[in-house]
Amino acid sequence: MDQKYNPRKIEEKWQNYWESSELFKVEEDPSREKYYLMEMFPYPSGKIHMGHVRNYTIGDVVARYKKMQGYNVLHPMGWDAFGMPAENAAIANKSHPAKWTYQNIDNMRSELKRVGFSYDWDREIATCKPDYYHWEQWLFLKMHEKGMAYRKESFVNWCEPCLTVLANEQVEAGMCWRCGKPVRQQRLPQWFFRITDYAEDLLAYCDRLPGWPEKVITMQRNWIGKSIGAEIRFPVEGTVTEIPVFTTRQDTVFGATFMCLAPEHPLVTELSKGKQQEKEVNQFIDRMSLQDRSSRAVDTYEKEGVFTGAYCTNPLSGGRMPIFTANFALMEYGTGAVMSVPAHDQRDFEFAKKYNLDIVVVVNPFDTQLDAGAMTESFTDEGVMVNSGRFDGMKSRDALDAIAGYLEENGIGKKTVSYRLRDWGISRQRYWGAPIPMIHCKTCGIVPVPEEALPILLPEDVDLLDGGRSPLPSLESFVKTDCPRCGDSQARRETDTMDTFVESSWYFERYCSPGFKTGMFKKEAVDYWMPVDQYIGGVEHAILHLLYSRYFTRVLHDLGLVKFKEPFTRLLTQGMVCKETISCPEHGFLFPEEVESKDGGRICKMCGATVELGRIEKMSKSKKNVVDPRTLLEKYGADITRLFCLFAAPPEKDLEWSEQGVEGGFRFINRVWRLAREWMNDIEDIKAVSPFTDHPDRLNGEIRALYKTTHATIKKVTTDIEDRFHFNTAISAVMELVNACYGIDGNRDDPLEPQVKRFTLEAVVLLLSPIIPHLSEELWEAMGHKESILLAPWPTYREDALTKDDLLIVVQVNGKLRSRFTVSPDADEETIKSMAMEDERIQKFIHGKPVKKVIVVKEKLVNIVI
RNA sequence: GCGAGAGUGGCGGAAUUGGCAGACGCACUGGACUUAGGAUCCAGCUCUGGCAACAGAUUGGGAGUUCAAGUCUCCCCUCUCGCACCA
Repeated sequence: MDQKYNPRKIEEKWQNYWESSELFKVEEDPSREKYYLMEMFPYPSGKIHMGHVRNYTIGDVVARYKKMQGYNVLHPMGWDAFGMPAENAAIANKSHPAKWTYQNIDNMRSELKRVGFSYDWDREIATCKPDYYHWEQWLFLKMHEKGMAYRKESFVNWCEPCLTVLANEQVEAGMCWRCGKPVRQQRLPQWFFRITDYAEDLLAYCDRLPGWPEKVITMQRNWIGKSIGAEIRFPVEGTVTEIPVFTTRQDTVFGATFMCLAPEHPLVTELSKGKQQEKEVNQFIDRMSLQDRSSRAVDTYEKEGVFTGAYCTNPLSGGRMPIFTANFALMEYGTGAVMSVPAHDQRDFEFAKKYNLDIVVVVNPFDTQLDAGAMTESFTDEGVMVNSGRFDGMKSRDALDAIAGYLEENGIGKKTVSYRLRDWGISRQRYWGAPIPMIHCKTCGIVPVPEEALPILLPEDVDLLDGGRSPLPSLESFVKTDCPRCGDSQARRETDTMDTFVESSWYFERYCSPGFKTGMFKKEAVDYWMPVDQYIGGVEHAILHLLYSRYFTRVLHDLGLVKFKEPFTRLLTQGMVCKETISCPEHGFLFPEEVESKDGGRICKMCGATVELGRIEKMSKSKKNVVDPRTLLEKYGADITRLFCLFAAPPEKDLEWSEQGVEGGFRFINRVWRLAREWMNDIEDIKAVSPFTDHPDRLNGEIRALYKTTHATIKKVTTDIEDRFHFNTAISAVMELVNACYGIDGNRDDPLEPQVKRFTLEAVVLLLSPIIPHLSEELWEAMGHKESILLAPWPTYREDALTKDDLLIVVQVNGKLRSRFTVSPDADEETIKSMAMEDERIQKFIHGKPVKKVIVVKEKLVNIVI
């Protein structure tokens, strides 16, 4: 063993060993229990960042731990390789997205290997490869057959800078999730997946995912957004047209005094046609379509609308309702039409006030009566029905059902459930994605590509166009094809590509049999490995990726391809990696190397101004607070990098970067190294003996205590990893054990001492091995073991070694700690009680006062109440 | 506005079921070893008072339940995240 801990040498040695020994290679083995552990695969952006290191370190600890526990562990890695950055980078560098992507993959793979992760690299997949997207196209055809994939023209989210359409889930507060620019509504023909068919099932199973964080479940529930209400039809005056409306407040129908249609609603132009309002209405529609969604979504945004010139009739009250088009009515929710009840809806109230529309109270609070003219805000609580004909006097809550029933009986409406979730728009007008396997034929319409013709290869010999517009529509060799149905040679291929979230919705199944040539996956492999037992990744995918994956799994289930509905049994969302930001009033955010110390303060090197220490924020290039994992690996090595990521915070919390924290990890690892060296090189006899594993009663003195502490530590570390993934407390428990080892004076006359020391040292190394695997392998080997530590079983503890030799009893008087003493574990309550009462310090507090009550908690404390 | 989560020393964080608040680590202070120390070892380290023994206070604030509350209940404050005109 070297005098000094040399991470570079050790880490290279063991990484080579792991690679050549194929220790992480796994196959299905029905005789063994499987454990499928997966982390979210990265987009191959070029190099790994601290977020990846943290995510994958957490996963690696669990994978190694489970492997040592005897599970058959599947731990794969791959690349989410399609997507816009590759295209943009290729345009900028006059290169090709494929070249850029594969180079990045090569680089990131070697960086991941440098951290020592236990992946089965034979299962690596890249979603941009034809053998991957081939099966995605195949599934698309199956979904198309079932009506699950369809094309329709509709208003979609268009991002101008990205020159493509976005799914609803990819629009954040009206902005593009990728470039942050406003998204516009545009009418385009698009391909959709009918995820709304599964809205109810996806929602129902939210209650059956106990291994998921509550936060993620809640976000999914809200996203699906189920509302129970009624659809009511309002006849348009002087026509046969009826306007269907969705409402959750059918109890207030009698108070509906006007109607609001979304500007995109087809009836708006129809109703205003030829009327004097026509011009104004059309201007309004134009203005709204240009208005981006971000400003439409702002809270303070004023409600506005235009009268269409048409009226409809309230089917219950018989009242005449002017029809407006209003900016707050959303085409994509419900039916795109709102029955406005100003007295009982704040939005409608504001609109009515602005345009001087009728306000009719139909629900009074239980204790007072409302005066419509005097109201300053709407009344939205429950109350008593008024002005509602036969429903007067009823509680509004009961009227919900009564009115819904009445509507149904009279053919005016029906009970309905509405979801916020909309179908998943998957068309993208970009090049670097999987082609949609469809053909447009003049005579036959839209025709699917025959299965045998798959995969439809994304042509690689293309010149990318400035601005990012896809080269596919103008690439005749790609577009021009024969219609599979009528043979017409003028048929044209679909040139839209699929959203990259399609690839990530089934990659976990592909990992089970990555090279499978005749289908998406080998059935037996998926039956054995799936579902994923533990999935780990960032919370930013709480809706997008995780909801799509749940949906896809249901589609596969209903196609009879898999036996389960939920892909991920347990989910861990790890926190972000953060670091302090530094900014200069003149130059904005600064890198740490752009700052120098002067007179106790810190100044900007460029202008000399005093810098401001900003908030602690998620590491990002723009905030200049990133730490490159490569410099860490270079300076400290993989084990210390891993140790820091795990020790500084529990995995679900944000991790704050601290250089000193890394130094602390470095010190600890050196302490372990020195302990092993001292015990093995200086006390040669521990090498020669086998570990002591017998009953602690054979031991005495400090060795007995150390032995017991070791067993307690094994238990603590095991439960911390197993139950809670609290690696930080697991590590601190081992630190305590190591500190205890340093406290051993040594007694060369005790023949059992070397054996106990060996047991403890082995336990330290075994317990740390999932966390700092390189060092552990090295020490394990130094202790004379011939096989990898990964093949050693996880240490177990003896129950009989967990008992304490003596118990500390604390004594309280009136709940305040006043004294403490130790007692043997077999002392009974009476003994403990009298010992407490006779305690000198306690006597001082009781001081002759009458004792009202004495509480004795076994093995813990005595509380004397006076 | 709605929903979720969080608030504990100078800092990151422990305290799994109501039972010694502050484990472990960082930073800091003193000492040892040393040519040197940004290595290592030993000791101290919540706050207030006190040389000390000791006493008092203390888990965002306020009430309550209990022999006993960081932990349970209610009210309030602050922060973070998610959704946001959803009819």
